[in-house]
Amino acid sequence: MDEVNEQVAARRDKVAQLKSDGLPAYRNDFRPSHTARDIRDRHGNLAQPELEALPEEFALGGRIRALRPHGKAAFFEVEDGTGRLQVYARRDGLGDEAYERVRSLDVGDIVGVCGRLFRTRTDELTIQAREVTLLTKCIRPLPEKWHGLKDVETRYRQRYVDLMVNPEVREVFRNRSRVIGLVRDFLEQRGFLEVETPMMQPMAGGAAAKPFVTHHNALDLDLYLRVAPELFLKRLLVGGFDRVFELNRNFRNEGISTRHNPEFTMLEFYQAYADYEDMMELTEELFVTLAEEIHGSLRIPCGEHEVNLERPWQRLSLTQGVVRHAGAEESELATPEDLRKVAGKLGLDLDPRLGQGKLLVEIFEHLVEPRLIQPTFVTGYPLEVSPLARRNDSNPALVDRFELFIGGRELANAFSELNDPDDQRRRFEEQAAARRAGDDTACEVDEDYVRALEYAMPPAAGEGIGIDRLIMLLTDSPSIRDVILFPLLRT
RNA sequence: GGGCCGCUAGCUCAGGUGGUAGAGCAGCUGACUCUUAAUCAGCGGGUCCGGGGUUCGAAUCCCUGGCGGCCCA
Repeated sequence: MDEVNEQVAARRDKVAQLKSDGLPAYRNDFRPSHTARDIRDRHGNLAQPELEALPEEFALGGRIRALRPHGKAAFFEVEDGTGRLQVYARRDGLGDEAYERVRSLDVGDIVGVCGRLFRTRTDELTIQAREVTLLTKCIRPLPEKWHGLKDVETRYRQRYVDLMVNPEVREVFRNRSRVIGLVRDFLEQRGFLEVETPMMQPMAGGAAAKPFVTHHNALDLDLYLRVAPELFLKRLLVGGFDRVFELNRNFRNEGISTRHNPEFTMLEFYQAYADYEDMMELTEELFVTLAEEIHGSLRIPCGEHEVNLERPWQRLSLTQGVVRHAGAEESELATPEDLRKVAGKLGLDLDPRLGQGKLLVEIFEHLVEPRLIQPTFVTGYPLEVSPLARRNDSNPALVDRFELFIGGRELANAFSELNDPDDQRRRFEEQAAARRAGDDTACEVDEDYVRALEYAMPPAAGEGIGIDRLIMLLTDSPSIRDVILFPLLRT
């Protein structure tokens, strides 16, 4: 108990009173016949004489969201998972004792109501209560009816209250669920098989990120929560599943921001006999499908901007991006020394140990990424930042990879897959060396993965899409915490 | 980790230059049988985030800690 609040005390007193009267404050014997939406959909158009002629009663269960008592009659609003409906209770309809019980109800209580439908003078569809039953007492007062719950900390820490009183928050999470269902349908229609691979891995690979460590007691084995499922999904390509996807949680032991939560939902999919350009096509199709389903339009609001998802989307190389948006000359981007000079000129303070590729990516992330509002596939990624991607056939310093940016945020990362086991082993060894040199986001040599490639992985491409960021885009949410039900907070 | 901002009643918020804390909603009591942010009359409700300091006196000024937001790393 964290408080002695007069309002809580008053509600507890009511529970005690019920108990002493031999009535339950918590019961589970009520079964709704309809939802609020059912009732509105089926009878919302009927006028009073037609409603009066309806022979049946309606049983509605839900939470009291508003009370308007008037002496010997009372209106209240009952809300279930589908909407609200007004209820009208009269002393002469219920009897004195039952009416007194109705008058002792509080906003927040969960009730079952039975009665026939009618329209009020102001034409509102209403249940005329024949019976009102308290099903569950709400001990704590709800936030203010008009302003709702605004305090962001309470909204995240007590999401149940946020959801209860802020309908737009419920809408975001309904949309989240719809999007995830649509993504599954989209991939399954195209022959992708949904799979589940380990979240607890003996070695964290598949992305440059710091992992969480845990320990299996019986095996006395340190395990890592996965930073990506990539290396397992590609093993499945070796095994003969030519199109697979996984849509589930990843964990990265890094900072928290408006676009990062330590656990987040990632979609990864892999397709044999495809390359990264095929992934661009698929990505455009997917986003267009989602926008049409969720918004009914390809022009969607994004903060102060409007994003236009009409195909085809812009393609831009990393270098072009830096030239176009950061105001550098292409001739200034040739060597690490040049890049450091450019970074300095542009006001960036970068780690002096970074090599050519990482410098370019850093400059891009700081100066170009925030300006990519319209959907843009960025290509031309350096080999050194892409240890699992296939080398470009004409320029061996680059890989066949893109990242997708929309609304100034990275939404997806895709590449043609490296399937040469010897090249893969060398890349792993370079990673391992970087790791020994202090880069704790670099991975180690995954011997079994190399062995899998030695059995031949078909030529393929794969992609990861950050589902939380996708939901942010589709619901115009400025923070990742707005699309994660229970974001991580300090305790 | 750094910078800036915030934390006051259950909720939403006010509280120039330091003088012992207010409103609306919610609650309680009363009136009211078609209201819908119901209305009318009355009443109660505070660890001003915690700790320390300055001062005759601190929600207010200073220091320190906590939690959160935004930005940066």
